[in-house]
Amino acid sequence: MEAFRLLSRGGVQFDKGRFKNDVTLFTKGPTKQDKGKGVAQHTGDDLPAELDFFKYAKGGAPKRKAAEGDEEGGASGKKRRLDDEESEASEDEAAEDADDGPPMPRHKVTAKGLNVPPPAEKFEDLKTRYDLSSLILTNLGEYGYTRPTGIQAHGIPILLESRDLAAISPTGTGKTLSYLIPVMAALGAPIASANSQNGTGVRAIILAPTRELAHQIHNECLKLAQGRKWRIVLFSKATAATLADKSVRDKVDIIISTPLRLVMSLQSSKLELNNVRHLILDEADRMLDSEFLPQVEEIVAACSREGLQKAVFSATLPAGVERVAMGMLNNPIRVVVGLKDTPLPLIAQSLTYVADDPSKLPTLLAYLKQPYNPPVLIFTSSQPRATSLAEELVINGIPNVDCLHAGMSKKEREDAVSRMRRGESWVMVSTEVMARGMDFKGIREVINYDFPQSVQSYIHRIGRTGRAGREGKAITYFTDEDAPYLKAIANVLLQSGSPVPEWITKLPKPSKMKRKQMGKVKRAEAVNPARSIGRNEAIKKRDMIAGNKRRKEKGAKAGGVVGGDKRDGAGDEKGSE
DNA sequence: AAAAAAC
Repeated sequence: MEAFRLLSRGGVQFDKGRFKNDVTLFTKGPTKQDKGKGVAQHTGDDLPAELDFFKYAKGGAPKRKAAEGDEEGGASGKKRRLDDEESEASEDEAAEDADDGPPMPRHKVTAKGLNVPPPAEKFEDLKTRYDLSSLILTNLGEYGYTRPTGIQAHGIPILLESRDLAAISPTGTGKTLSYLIPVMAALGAPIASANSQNGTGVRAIILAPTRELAHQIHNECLKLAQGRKWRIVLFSKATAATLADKSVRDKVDIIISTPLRLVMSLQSSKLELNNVRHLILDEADRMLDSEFLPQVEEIVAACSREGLQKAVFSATLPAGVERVAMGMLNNPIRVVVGLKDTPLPLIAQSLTYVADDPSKLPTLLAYLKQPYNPPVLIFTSSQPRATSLAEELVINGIPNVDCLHAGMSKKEREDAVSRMRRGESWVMVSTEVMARGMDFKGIREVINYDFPQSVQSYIHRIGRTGRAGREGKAITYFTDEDAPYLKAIANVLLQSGSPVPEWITKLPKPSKMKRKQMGKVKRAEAVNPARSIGRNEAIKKRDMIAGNKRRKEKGAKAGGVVGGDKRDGAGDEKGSE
């Protein structure tokens, strides 16, 4: 068993059957009743330890054991041991994930810049060196964060010394806490405490690309803030409205927001940022892409206070974007954990050839009708495709299917996230909205139903699994149309130790392939249905899927492309293969 | 290179 685990991590001896076996061991416990045909069930005793992505649903992370083996017995104790062994091979058992373990080897960390402060190996070091408040330390312990991860050890001292920072660290390695801890420490007392140093108005801004991620960061922030009367605002239409009163917004300490929401408040003069001392960009490469950049620049310009500290964080930072980031930062330190643009080795990645779009659904259905490890997260390339795929899965009898994309209402999105947090979703079909930052620790498998549009997207998508030192599995479907970008993704697999069929590695240069691809037809807006039998009674179930109604409205507005006639239109793509 | 997401 041990030998196998090592081999499989190296990615050489990997084979499907063995992996399945291994994963069964992981879900473990005396597997008895099989609630959901073909689905490897979580057993009762396995649930609390394994699925603490419930932490948000319960309003706080369950307290974790301080040392191996205490107060956990039987099957779950065994599971813990496996986890801990995993962590020896990697430092990615992130504090962000409220997990802890024995001292472990770390990813290589490189820090470049002038006068780089030494890393803090323990949270206690932050107290002795920087007088970090006991409250924050206590809260960290309270939520099971006992030892800094690589990015935390290096990043926190840098930020506490008021330096600008560009931090690159893999998915699930605790980036959120690397900026929350120093920002909260630097703010000291809540602004409402009438400390004259505080000035008036919000003192820290954290920007994230999606509502869901902003929400998650807000939750983390509340954990650290417990016991103090900080005003930490998750910016939304509603909260922005409550801040229309200047006397109210003058007492806010931290705002966590998506860029556009903040820009709108700025433009309607409902917000001043002249007291902001810390500005953090999470998912920095996304925040600095052409779509978000103008908004972010507007926010940066509005932060007029002298000595504004800026920091950017991401798991990926392409050279072009990095130049933009570095141009923004003042005498920055650049910290890279592990290898840039490389996913975690704990994620077993594979590529599956599906010929063309119509072949995808049958392939996925066959996969989901065999035993698999829920919850599984499926990525599609567009909102209509996410909705229609979820719909097709329900029609074909797959249990506990959910859907989440930005075309859904705020409430639908929130409900979908909480079902996910509670473990009620077995199959979550989504778009890029879920690709970055979301920390659902229970996710066992990621399936790229539609090929990712960039290496960055691929890395972030598959990074939703394999968190907290657990194993994860990532399957990527590719069609003939995806060939031009296949090699780039295949290289990512190879770099992180997953096997790739030899013929893929021998593909010609992408540029040649691209030329061949010229004139290809665009991907269908809806996924291709598997078959049209037995639909009528199944159609009733469709309303269970959030976003369905909306999709139709949108479809109608856009010219009915994805409406009820999509099945007749299924032939449209025939010419594209 | 292109969609999604931000409202």
